[in-house]
Amino acid sequence: MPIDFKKIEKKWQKRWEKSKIFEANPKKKKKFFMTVPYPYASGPLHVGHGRTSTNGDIYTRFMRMKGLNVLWPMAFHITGTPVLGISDLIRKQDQETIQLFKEYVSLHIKERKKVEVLVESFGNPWNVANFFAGTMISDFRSLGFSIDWRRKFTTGDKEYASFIQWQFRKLKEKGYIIQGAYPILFCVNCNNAVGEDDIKGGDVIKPEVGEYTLVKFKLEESYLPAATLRPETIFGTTNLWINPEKIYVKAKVDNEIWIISERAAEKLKKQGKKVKILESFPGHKLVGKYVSVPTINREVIILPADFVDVNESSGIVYSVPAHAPWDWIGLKVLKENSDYLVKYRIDPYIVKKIEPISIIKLENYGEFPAIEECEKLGIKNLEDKEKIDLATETIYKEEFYNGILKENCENYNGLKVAEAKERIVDELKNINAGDKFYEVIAKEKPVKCKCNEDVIVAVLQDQWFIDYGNEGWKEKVRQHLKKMEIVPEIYRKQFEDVVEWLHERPCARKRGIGTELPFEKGWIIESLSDSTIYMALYTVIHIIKNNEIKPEQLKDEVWNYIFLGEGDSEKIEKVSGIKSDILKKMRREFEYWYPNDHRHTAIGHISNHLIFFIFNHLAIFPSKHWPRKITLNEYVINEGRKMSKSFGNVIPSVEASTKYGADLYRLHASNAVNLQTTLDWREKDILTIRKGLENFFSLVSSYRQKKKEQRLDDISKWLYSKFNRIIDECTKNLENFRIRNYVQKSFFELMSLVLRYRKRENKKSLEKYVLNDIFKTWIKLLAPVIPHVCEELWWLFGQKGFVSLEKWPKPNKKLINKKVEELEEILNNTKEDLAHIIKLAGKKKIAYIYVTTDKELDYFKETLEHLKKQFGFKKVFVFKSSDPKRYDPQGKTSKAKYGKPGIYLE
RNA sequence: GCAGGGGUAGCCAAGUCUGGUUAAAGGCGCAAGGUUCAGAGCCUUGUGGCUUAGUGCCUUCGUGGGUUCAAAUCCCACUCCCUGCACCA
Repeated sequence: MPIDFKKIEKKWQKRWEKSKIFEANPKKKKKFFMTVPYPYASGPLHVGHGRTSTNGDIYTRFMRMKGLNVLWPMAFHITGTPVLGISDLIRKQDQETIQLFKEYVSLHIKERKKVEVLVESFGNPWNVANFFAGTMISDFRSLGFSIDWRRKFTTGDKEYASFIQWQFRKLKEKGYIIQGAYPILFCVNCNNAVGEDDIKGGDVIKPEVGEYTLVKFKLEESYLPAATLRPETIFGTTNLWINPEKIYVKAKVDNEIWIISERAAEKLKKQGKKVKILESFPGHKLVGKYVSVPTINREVIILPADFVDVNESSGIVYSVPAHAPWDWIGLKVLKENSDYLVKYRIDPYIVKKIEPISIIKLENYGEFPAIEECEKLGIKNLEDKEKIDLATETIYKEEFYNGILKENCENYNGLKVAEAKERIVDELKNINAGDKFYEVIAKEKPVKCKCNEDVIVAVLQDQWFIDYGNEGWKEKVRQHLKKMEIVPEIYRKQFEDVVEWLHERPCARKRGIGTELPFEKGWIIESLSDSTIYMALYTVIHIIKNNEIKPEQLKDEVWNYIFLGEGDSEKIEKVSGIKSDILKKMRREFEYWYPNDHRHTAIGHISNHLIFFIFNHLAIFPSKHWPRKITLNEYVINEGRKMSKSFGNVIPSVEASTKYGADLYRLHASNAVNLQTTLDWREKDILTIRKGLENFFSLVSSYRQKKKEQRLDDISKWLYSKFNRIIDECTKNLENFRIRNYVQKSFFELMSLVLRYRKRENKKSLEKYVLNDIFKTWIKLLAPVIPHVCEELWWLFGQKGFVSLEKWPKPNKKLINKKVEELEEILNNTKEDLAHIIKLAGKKKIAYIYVTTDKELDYFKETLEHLKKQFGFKKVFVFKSSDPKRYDPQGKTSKAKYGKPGIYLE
């Protein structure tokens, strides 16, 4: 008869909830404050969240049983932009999204009509967020997590906004909030920043912001700025390229006159330049004129080129045929095309005279790497675009890493390209011949916004940042990180590296849902910046809500008092209207629970959330309230494939708990692999474990009757010894957050030991007594990982109360008996040998076993019957090798060759 | 490109820090035997090669070198895979 685990689970989940055993309040006891980051509520909880939370829950339950006062709260993250994207798609009737969300909603709502109404309401992003924030609670509950739900909130709550604004004012006070220029992808039509979700095919082409150097070539009183990624090549400039048939403008840019393409003028405006267009004209008006190359003051001619794209950068290109394949092919083609030149009134002789200028020495290449590479690839003309791009990429890489600048590069002679580059940019800037230009970089161009406008790069002049580059702050983090526990240790290096490369992070945006920036209207605090110290809020949020404190009462003085102990509660009562004793109560509760002792999450959070979590705690709180420990686990993938919405293979956790049951899920999620290994979710594996769980349940429940105490025989002593050893090992494994090792020992290893014992023990009454006794402790040992099954068994064993609240078993070291374990090992080896010999030599009737010590002799004598039965011997004799009578115990078996320790068969 | 992690028998996965007890845990798969009307399930055994009355030898832990009496484990180089690189939670 199959065991109805689901029924058992529901039953205990209800009882836990009803008896409020996981609701934690300050007590005289030692506290333990565990957190797992709140999930983002844009869909149902999935098995990946489940894995992380299961690990957290196992540890939390362990600590609770160890006698600590444990708090594990949970909340929901709803601020940010992803829900906006979902709402947009639903409003636009995107069928795929609607279908997906109908499926998600159906996980909790069965009526079709209701589902449809709900999904339609998702046109409003708040509805998406609030719906999933609600259902996630039941998702969590159905996996049996021991969470204190009184303290739940969402990041969209008014109280939360007040708290976050307080945090940001604090950061600003300390000088950690700065404002400055910041380049972003931008759509002129939407007049807004565009993220991956706003760009056509954004998830595939992954556009980035590229920073080019503008090299300004002087032409009379004006400048022609050419954009380049390779400013070091200016020494090899032979000419400029201008598209003769496209429109260029003369414009006042800040205080200078620039000549650029029409499109470039627009972009520069968005990139923070003051641009006033003075006149426009076709490019051929410039052709034939001479400009001066900065730093070397060489005069070079402006030549016409149809391949110049005026939508790209400034629309002006300087030509370095020795090192740039496009320039070389352009020049080559032009030399062969006098008609074209004549059309633009250029003397073909002048162009014929232009020769590439080699400026970079490159091993394995001759004087002109670009020419060589073009010849190697068989590039004939400008139509071979792909090949020219490929050649460009090759040469760029080779020269950047291996190229050395030649003597015609003035002060840069002998320098590596990689080194020279920055110095040249500096020099150009110093002599007012250099500037910056941002351009979109992507595999496919142009990059289009979903509104069909080309995406450009704009520079926000007044972007707000959190200044994680602040050296003093960083140093504090470095020092504290050394004191923090990171488990598994292999991830520590990554934390350290992130601290180093982290710099200013934009912390507010102009759209999305969330908390408004307190210092400037129209900015919403971004969702990774609004979730760094919120664990503090857990300690008091239930008091705020229960006492019906209004969000507007939560003034800075209140937060300062609760979290920093500043001010006087009586005075703050007057300012806020919150009763002094409630303020005191909140302060006490915060002081009791803080710091956050342990935070567990998935590794993806290291480079952002977790590091921000550390930074912000160090900025806001005194050192006694800084985080202590972070543990991590890898992700979950589904049958070898990454889980993602676009593959449609995300497994909601409710699906897992409904299909397999919570305990089975927990057992598998914690046992399948180590923390630092990706868990491949394969149905086959789970079904295998199911059998084990069922066996465990029926085995243990069949020994529920308590029996009278009896004297132990050796094999029982052996089981007690092994059992206590395992308790000890499990405790150590859990203390060190080696969850998998704990599960393997406590569940699988013990299971096989118990089965072995049952085969070996002949006295049924003793077996019943021993197993009843051991199982009662075993249930406690397994309660953290499979709590529902254990509660049920605990109850079946006639025990009162919840096993979840029992004391964690202590190993009885006196019962750990090495001798008896060794003897059992010898016996076991003997059995293996016997089996092997019998297999090779055929069945025999009599076995002679010679042992060395009295202890062994006794032990084997006890097991004679067992051996006889197992191998079908008529007789089994055990002798001590040194016993003079060994040859002839019954007057028949004396043989000279026998007697050495070992086994002999007849 | 930069940074971090990893490559272990048919598959998944321990072991690597602290070198020898490791032909290398455990699981899956496969094979044989048992239980069974049959299947499922469960139990036992086997699962690199050769060999043997419980043994011994050879080859093996991405590839190639090195250190050592001894290397899956330490060092170097190469190679392949995964993750992160910021406005995306």
